[in-house]
Amino acid sequence: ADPGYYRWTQWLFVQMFRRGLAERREAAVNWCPVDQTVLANEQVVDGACERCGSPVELRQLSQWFLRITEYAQRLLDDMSDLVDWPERVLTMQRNWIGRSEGARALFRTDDGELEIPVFTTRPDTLFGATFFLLAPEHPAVGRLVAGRPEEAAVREYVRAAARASVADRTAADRPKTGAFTGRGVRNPVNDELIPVWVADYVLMDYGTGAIMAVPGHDERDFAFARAHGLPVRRVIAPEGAAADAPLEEAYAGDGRLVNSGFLDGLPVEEAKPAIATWLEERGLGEATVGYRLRDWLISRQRYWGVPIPIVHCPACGPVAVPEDQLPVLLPPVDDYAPKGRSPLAASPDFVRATCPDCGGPAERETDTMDTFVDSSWYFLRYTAPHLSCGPFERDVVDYWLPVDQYIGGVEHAVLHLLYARFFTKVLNDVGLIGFREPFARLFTQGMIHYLGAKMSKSKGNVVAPDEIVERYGADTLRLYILFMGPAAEDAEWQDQGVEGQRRFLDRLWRLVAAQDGGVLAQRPAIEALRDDPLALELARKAEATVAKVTQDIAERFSFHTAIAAIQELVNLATKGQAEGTLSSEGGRAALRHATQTAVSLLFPFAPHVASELWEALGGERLWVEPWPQADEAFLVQDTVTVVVQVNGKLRDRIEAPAGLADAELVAIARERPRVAAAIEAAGGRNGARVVREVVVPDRLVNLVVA
RNA sequence: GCCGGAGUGGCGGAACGGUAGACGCGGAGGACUUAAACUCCUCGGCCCCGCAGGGGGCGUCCGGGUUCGAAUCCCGGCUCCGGUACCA
Repeated sequence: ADPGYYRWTQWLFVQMFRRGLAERREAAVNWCPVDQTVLANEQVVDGACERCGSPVELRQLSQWFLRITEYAQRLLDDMSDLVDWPERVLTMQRNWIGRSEGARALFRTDDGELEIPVFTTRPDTLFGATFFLLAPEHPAVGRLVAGRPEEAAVREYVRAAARASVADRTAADRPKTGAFTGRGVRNPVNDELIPVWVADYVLMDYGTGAIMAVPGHDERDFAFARAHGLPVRRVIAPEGAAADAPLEEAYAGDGRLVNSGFLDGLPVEEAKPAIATWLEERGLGEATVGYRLRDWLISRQRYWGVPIPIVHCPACGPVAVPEDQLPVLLPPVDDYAPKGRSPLAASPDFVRATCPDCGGPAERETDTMDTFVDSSWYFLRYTAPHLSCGPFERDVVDYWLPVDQYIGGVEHAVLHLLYARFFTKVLNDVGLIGFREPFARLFTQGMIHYLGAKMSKSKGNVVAPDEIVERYGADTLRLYILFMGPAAEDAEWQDQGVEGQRRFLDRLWRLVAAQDGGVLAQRPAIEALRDDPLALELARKAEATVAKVTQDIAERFSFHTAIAAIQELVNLATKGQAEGTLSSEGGRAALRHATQTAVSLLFPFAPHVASELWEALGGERLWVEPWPQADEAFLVQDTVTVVVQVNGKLRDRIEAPAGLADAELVAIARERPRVAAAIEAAGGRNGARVVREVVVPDRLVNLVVA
């Protein structure tokens, strides 16, 4: 609600308005009766309001839309640049955009006065159309039935459909109802006259709001035909079936065209382009693509939002507020509560305006924008948060963006993440930015479940962080949350798991406390540790842990395995300390350095405890210390454990100097009694012998007996 | 229905073609303690052989396949989770 920010949201809206990408139009829109406002399609989940869960209704209203559908294809195409996005999110967006290839075909009314287009993905079945359906909201319905005996019944059917909730309208299993208009349309392909019905399973906002019904090859049309005694005609016959074989259900499978005039004999996949070409040559239709995506309805009848910067002039229509008059500020009002029209309309001073174009009296738009509009570009404003001459500066924004790594919940998949992509493309088209995608990489973290449900305020199963912090400390909580499992996956909260992380911090604390204060130790030289195997092992472990934790954090987002690795290091140090085996000078140095390393690696996960321990070890400000670097010399093992397999089964392990030649390893392996016995057992009495030796240097020998 | 993801101990999970079960939770046994808590030690996939040290077989949802070698790759199926769905 900061005018310094929403000024530029309005400015961007004006840019879209000028390009025809923001428009006000009447449509059947989603209405939440509790929040008393309209909603975008993306904000209706299972027929209910995303915010309050109330069943959503359809209302015929004039509202502001952003024309995201103009970008449907580009939103799909540019997904190829989103290589680091989770497949799940890309799939959700793909489904939401819902591209399908098909054709448009024009049907002319019986009186020759109206042409009504349909969209179909099965133009090959055009000869099978035996009736024609209009959505209840279709603008042609009124004209078709005016003055006819069917008029009253049809109007009543349309009214009933308007009253139904969105959930009811779109339930797949409800009976196929409809009302006959008494009128007919002519099939463009054969001039056949077929009856026109109004049916509520036809949706006004997909395709053209009208369909050709092919009961022989569409399940829904078949059900409608059965319910209303309409004819069913076969136009596709599977391999080996007769052209006139009766249909007991809709056949949606493959086959060849029958009863279809010039298309007869063609396979389905050839008939589709053939009929599209035929229609196009005669001006009766063409191949086209349909999308499920709807335009983004952004007007809201709420107070808290960005005022839409438009003035309605009786003479000029909707006119954008000139850029130098922005921002249009939210007016003070007495009552913020939703009541079906915008609370802004209660302020006469706000509503009264003059037309920026003609200077005549006019009225200000009183709706505010969906909050998702603000969040569609905030990441660009971060590059110039106080800039007063524009939303951002091109060279700066091009330097910083796209965002290298975005993190969020999967619930944004077809909301924020789709809208932000759309905005970015528009701004790129306008020339304000030089890139087409806002977020190069996306990481979606999982949700926490507890007591069998997602942990959420509305479910009442939230574990209050304050209580955990009170009992175990904030670092324990951080550590546990990150340790629960892969960050990208959902995880189950376990109360006792928290205690485990507290125990770990306590153990590390005691490890540090048992050492002298003093000063930070240098990494001991590898030569100084040769005489103390445990000291050398600990020093190696410390360096290996640095390498693993660094990789887990930076490359894998795998925090739980990073923490596990630190725990392994601490466990080994604790063990050495407890056994008193690290009492040599080198041993003490190794222990000291390993402890410091563990503390330093723990810092990102448990910053308070790590900082405190760092001081106890003689350090100062851990947060300005460089991230540890692994010393490669310690990562090279001089002895290795080599696994010996016979026919792929583990039979023995040998400790061997690193870097032995394959032949030497095989020779050592074959001398081992257990290996020899296994070879003999595998060979049995038929004198089989080793026919192949597979060696992975320093790791494995597999002797194949046949 | 369509699309995506996932199935590994009692539980969360590890292992990104090479020792399955790291790390942690829970469990059992032991040490310390007057007792307990804390802490420490030991055990810990299943089955079989052995008094024991130890040894063998089976095992990553099921069935096939590729490979010297498969939790991992391929084919078929089952189950669960998520998205979407009267979208023509």
